[in-house]
Parts: sequence; structure tokens; C-alpha cells
Amino acid sequence: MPEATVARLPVYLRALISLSERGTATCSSEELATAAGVNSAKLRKDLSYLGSYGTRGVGYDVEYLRYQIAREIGVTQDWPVVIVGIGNLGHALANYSGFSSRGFRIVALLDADPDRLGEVVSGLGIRAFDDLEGLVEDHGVAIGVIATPAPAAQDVCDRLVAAGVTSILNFAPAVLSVPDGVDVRKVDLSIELQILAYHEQRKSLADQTLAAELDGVVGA
Amino acid sequence: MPEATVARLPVYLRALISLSERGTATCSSEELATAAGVNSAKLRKDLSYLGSYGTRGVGYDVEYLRYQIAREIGVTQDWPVVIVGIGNLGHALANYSGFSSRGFRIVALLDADPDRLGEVVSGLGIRAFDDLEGLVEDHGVAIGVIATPAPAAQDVCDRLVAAGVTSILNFAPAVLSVPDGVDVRKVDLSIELQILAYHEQRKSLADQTLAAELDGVVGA
DNA sequence: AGGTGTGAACCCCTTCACAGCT
DNA sequence: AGCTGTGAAGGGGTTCACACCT
Repeated sequence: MPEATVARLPVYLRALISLSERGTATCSSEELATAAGVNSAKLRKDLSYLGSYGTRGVGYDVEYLRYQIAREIGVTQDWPVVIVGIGNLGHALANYSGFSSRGFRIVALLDADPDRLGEVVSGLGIRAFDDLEGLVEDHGVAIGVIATPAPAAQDVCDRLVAAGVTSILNFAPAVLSVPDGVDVRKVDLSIELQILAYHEQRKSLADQTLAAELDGVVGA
Repeated sequence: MPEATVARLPVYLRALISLSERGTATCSSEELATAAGVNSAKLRKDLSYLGSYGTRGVGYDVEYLRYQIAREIGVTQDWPVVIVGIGNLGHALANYSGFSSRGFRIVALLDADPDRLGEVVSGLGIRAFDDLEGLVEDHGVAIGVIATPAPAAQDVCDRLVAAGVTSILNFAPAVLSVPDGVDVRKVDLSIELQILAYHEQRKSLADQTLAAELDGVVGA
């Protein structure tokens, strides 16, 4: 299955849940594609990697397809998760309902700052980072979230990996190096804004060029 | 310039800033690539779209290249930004130092909840969403951040676009539709976790298959 | 008729490998 | 000798267009 397809399956799943909640029983690839923000050819190609879950001339059964995608992604099972670094972002992540509602269960919030120990966030007490190994062992944690400052990220990452975590979601603005077999995904808020700024800057330049052309300054 | 290259320029910029702070004056494509987490061929190809800023046999001048990339992205200028939706995530974004340190200046925090008006977050008072149009006009805001719940996102987006915002960073788990000329980038925390879960699930399956093969249950 | 599933064409991006400059 | 800049080759993903099924 292409990586690009994997990255879109959760989008389809969300769209199907939305259709399901609205009471829709069946949908065409066109409808689902619109709800997911892609074109229908891409949607059908993506779904074809899962199998033939549609009916020609009719479309897809919403509940059935929803289950099949959830199963393929793996969110029909329960994924225990630890979050390391409970600053502003860690707080927000701990309170984010989108995690718990998708098969992810936060089993612990860890922070290196002794002053924060015991503080309760979203029903969980903040614990010492040294509790990590025991937690991973006891709960079978495979996924860890890093929301620490950048300088701490690699050390935290190494400890997570040593403890047995094999998938990491990294919010720290740092490049992490991990051994083979460990997956890292990175979310960088500032980079996203910079990409927007690049395009925004070019819009302004395009406007200026256009204005200049209309003024007869440039052009054949 | 390829979109994939644009998305990596901020990563190179961060690596260069890090090298600069460490007092490094010159670096090879190999060193910079390692710091940025890419291979050197890709780095050189990316930089070649900006021009010839390196010296053969020597490498790149850190300060010079840093400035050139910053200029290309557009972060040498000041970008006023509004954040809409000051829940947990909005709070975290308002306090995120990575924005202000990269040419982005948060000019307003807006929320629809009247109970939160006047509350001060990170030195800024929360204002009514109806102040939007005036703010965009007064500060020349081109970039907006949506951190509202999903059901509100499209309405907020429409208002932002109508007010003149042409770049949107969307943290709400919703597909936004915008007119041509408006850029949207989406950051979805739950989707990132689901992608990790997919690969994690397959690791377990691979382990089981391997164990079965070693047991002689499967195999030629 | 209507809509899915899919080979084939197309396009973008990555990687290779080396010419060319210092 | 060393490292950049870049054509050329290779791979992956998207889009097209239609065969095929209901």
C-alpha cells in the first residue's frame, strides 16, 4: 500500500464517520471524495488497495467501509500512548478529544520538571520521566508523543526507544535520529506557517508584476 | 520551485540557525544535510533552485545561505497573524515561541465565547470574533490560524477569506473549501497518530509471521 | 444507465553519478 | 583533491479513460 494512500485513509475514515452520524447509509466515490477533499479517481484507487468493498452502479455502504478502513488502519484496537513534556502543547494534547475517540488512550503524562509532579491534567496526574520504563512495560505502550523543548527531544527519544516504544510523534522542532524499525512522524507548527509565508510572498509579487504590466512598465 | 523543496527550506533554515549559533562559519552539503535530516544530493538539488550560493571545493557560508533562504521563504519580513479559537490548542499556539522568532507576529486572539473576552493570554487580550475585519484591515493580516472546534471551522474560514486573509493554517479536523487564490494548510494531530498506528500494527503482524516461520508453521 | 475497479499514460520528485569549478 | 551544481535515470503517485459489473 502506497504511503500516500495510508496518509489519506484517516481522512476517509473521518468523512465516513461524519456521513454515518448524518444517517447516510450509502455513498458514491464522488460524494465521499468531496467530503474528504480529494478527487474521486484518487479515492477509488486508494480504496482498491484495501479490496473491492464497493458495489458497481451503487456505491459504498458507509458502515461497512468505515469498519474496513478502521480495521486496516488499526484503530479498532486500543493503543496506549504516553505524552512526554507537559507544557502548553502537552496540555493541549492531553485534552484533545480526537485522540481518545480514535482508539488512542493516554496512559501517562510525563515531565522532567519536579515542580509539576502530581499536577492533574485532563484527569491524569503528571508523573516523573523516570516512571517511563515501568509504564511502557505495564501497559504495552508502543506509541510515544514528544512535546518537550527542542534541546531535550533527542534524549527523550532515546529513552523512549530504549524502553521499547517503536512509534514516535514529535512536536519538538528537532531532527530525531532513531534505529531501524522505529517510526517517527514530525509535526512542526512554525514550518507550516513558513510554507504559507512563501506562497503569500509570491502572491504579492505576482500582484506587483501584474500591476506593472497593466501600467505598461513590463511586457511585449 | 518544486513544492517539496519549498516544504524543506524551513528545515534547512532551522539547521543553519543552529549551526550559526554554534559558531560554525562554513558547512558542506553533507553536514547541512545531516543536520536537516535529508541526504546531501537532495539538499544540493533543493539549493540549486535558489541559485548558486555555494563554493565548489569549500561548501556554503552559513550566514549568507541563512539569509538567502530566509529571504526566499519571506521570513525576513514581518507577518501579522490572527489566531481564531483560543481553547487548549489556541493557548498553546499563542504561547509558542517558534512563531514570533520567525517573522510571525500574533496581532490578535479571537474567540466566539463572550465569557472569554478580555482574558489575557501571552500578553494579548482575547477579543470578539467580530473585531476580525477591522484587525485585518488595520494590520494588513494575510495569514490566519484556525484552532476552533470542527463544526465552526468552515464559517470562521469564510469570514477570514471575506475579510481579506489569503493563507490559512487549519488545526480543526475539518475539510475547508476556499476560493482560488487562497492557500490552506492542515495540521491534524489525530491523523498523524493513526498513520503511526497503521505501521505499528503491521510491525506486530510481521513479528507474528516471522515467529510462525521460525516455528515451521509457514514456509517452503 | 450508473458507478466501481484498474491498466496505462503522465508528471513530479528523488537519487545517481559525474562534469566543472576552486 | 574536494565539493558543488546538474543532466539523466529511476520510482512513486496522480490522473485519465474505459472495461466491467449491477
